[in-house]
Amino acid sequence: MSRPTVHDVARVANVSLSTVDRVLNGRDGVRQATQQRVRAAMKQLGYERDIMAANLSRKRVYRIHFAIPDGPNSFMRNLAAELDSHARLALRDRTEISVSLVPPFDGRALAADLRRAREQAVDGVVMVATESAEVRQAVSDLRGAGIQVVTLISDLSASARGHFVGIDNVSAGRTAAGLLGRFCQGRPGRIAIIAGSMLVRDHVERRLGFEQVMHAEFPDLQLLPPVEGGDEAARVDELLTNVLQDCRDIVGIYSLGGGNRGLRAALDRAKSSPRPLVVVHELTDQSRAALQDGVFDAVLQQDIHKEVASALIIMRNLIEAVPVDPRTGIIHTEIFLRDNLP
Amino acid sequence: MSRPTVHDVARVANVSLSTVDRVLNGRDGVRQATQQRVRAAMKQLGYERDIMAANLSRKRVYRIHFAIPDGPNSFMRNLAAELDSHARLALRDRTEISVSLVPPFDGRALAADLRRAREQAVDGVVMVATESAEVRQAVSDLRGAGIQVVTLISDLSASARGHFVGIDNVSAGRTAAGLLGRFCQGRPGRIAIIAGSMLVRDHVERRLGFEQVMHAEFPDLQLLPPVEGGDEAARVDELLTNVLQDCRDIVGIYSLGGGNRGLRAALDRAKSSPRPLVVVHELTDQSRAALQDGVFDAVLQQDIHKEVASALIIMRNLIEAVPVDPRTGIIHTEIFLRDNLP
DNA sequence: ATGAAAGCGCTAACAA
DNA sequence: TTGTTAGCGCTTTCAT
Repeated sequence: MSRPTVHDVARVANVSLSTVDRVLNGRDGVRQATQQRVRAAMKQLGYERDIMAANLSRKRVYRIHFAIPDGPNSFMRNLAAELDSHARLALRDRTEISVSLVPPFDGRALAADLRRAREQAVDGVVMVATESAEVRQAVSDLRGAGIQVVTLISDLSASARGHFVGIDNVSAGRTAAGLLGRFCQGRPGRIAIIAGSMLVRDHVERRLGFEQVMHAEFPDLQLLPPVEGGDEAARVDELLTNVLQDCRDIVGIYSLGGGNRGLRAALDRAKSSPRPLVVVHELTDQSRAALQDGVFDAVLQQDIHKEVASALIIMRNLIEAVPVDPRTGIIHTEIFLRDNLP
Repeated sequence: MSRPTVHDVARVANVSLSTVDRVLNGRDGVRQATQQRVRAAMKQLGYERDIMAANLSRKRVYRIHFAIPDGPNSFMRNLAAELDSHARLALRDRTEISVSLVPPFDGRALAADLRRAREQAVDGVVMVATESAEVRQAVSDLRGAGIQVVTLISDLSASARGHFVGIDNVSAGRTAAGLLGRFCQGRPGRIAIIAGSMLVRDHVERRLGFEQVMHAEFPDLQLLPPVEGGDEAARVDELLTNVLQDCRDIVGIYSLGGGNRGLRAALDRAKSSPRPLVVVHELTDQSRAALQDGVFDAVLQQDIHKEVASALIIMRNLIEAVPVDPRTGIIHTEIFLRDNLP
């Protein structure tokens, strides 16, 4: 009739509740023979543990730590704000969220924070990864301590992380190229690429995907080597201004990192004609305005709200040892034109 | 220290557990004065009821009914499959899902199914809406019986539905126009529009958005009146073949409903040169192949998995009377080019 | 109008 | 190695 309980299992297996519990939770002190009987009973009845009841009884609280980059980057600021708002709601689900802001592009700083999280004995850590040996070591230590690890937005290569939540950055780069190439149609010339840092995997992957498609499908367009603006507006402005002065035949720009305020400033100052077609990442007040003004042509975006929500769901499943639906972590890259701004 | 419980409230208010419970659940049989005291205690302690514990004790099961269109349309078939897979997992969360397939574009049939759901006294109904007076009446009856209603994919206008889960279809139409217009760049000519039926709101809205942007931004392109193919491949093939014969200057096609197998067949047969640019909805085996073969140029998509997941989350919140985050229901329209196929 | 006590499914301290 | 018992926070008879 209704779902079988531990009582049913105990009765069928002819043992007490505690014995069922011991088997259920893999605690020792149960004879092999008895274990068999209990397991058989569970299978026979199709028993599935009621996690809510279990959590109630053990007064369990999930403690999840987020390590995200600090700095003026408005994308990361939004992320921090998002976490704050989730923190309140999550309490209802017995989930306690802590957040620490670590210096960006700094593997040592991130590793140090992960070490701290391990000492606090949290249940899981979610982080925006920076590639570095220290970080990989710290992650491996976390896993060793039975702490779940999820990477968010920027992944860690070949690491022992449990899951990644974010967009497919190679695909995002390819999308940018597909759009930019089609928008530039026919017009030959050069394409400038602006990155934040090649130390973070998301930027590396976007560049890779972009170049793949550009080379294969739009051979008339010649790619300049990427410049690294550290996601900072001032630096991006300076670098791009130089580029625009050096090359008068730039027909397209792909900005795959932050600092787009600087990008726009440089464009406004240069007043090229015809203006270059521009594809950037992350919808902010700046990029939205630029889209409306016809200075940017497309903005690729990842929905931070969904990313945080997915990360939390995955974390819970990981901690509860429930199988994780791989689709949960996949966030589609959203594309905004001036026509479909929300 | 840890979250206050009913016991704490009872102690502070100087009443018994049952009295606290009565106030908490709005049951009568409590003097005004006592109610005040209890409420004051709750406020003072910052009490928030533990829903999991509550559900455990009342052995509550959420019963949610889905009413979705039947038919050969592969998009709706995917939806049905998605629901099946969710049905198993949802059991873990004390949620029981029932599904019924109703004839498409048929308001009476849908209304009849809704009536049946009401008699079954389910907790909530999720439906892909068809516009009709009967349906609006049935929805209003459901709400009257305290049953939550969520529309999925296609909304109901000015109805008493609790929430809508799906993409912004006006915006999707605008996106299609933005892309098609830019892809056609310069080339003047006519644009064909293929719809399923103007009885469903999503199609109406897509058309609206498409025409808005086309008129405003691409006045060189002239729009043909939409043809209605009922989301059936054979019908779409036939209609489009006629259109292509009548007008030799078709530069673009927007298919905003189903039956894209027929669209492709007609295009393959017509062999126009240069081939028209094509934007369609829903990524299926057919449309994916057409994208790869360079017959379609962009596919707009809604992620059914996420839509079902969101609908379930919203339903639970609605039933538990927890405030619903409006962002939960908003599903972004995904855009696929040949370059970013998953 | 109010309260005492048993129980939801699971866990944990303590006996045996 | 196994079992008994008392909760977790909330709801629900059944008394008073």
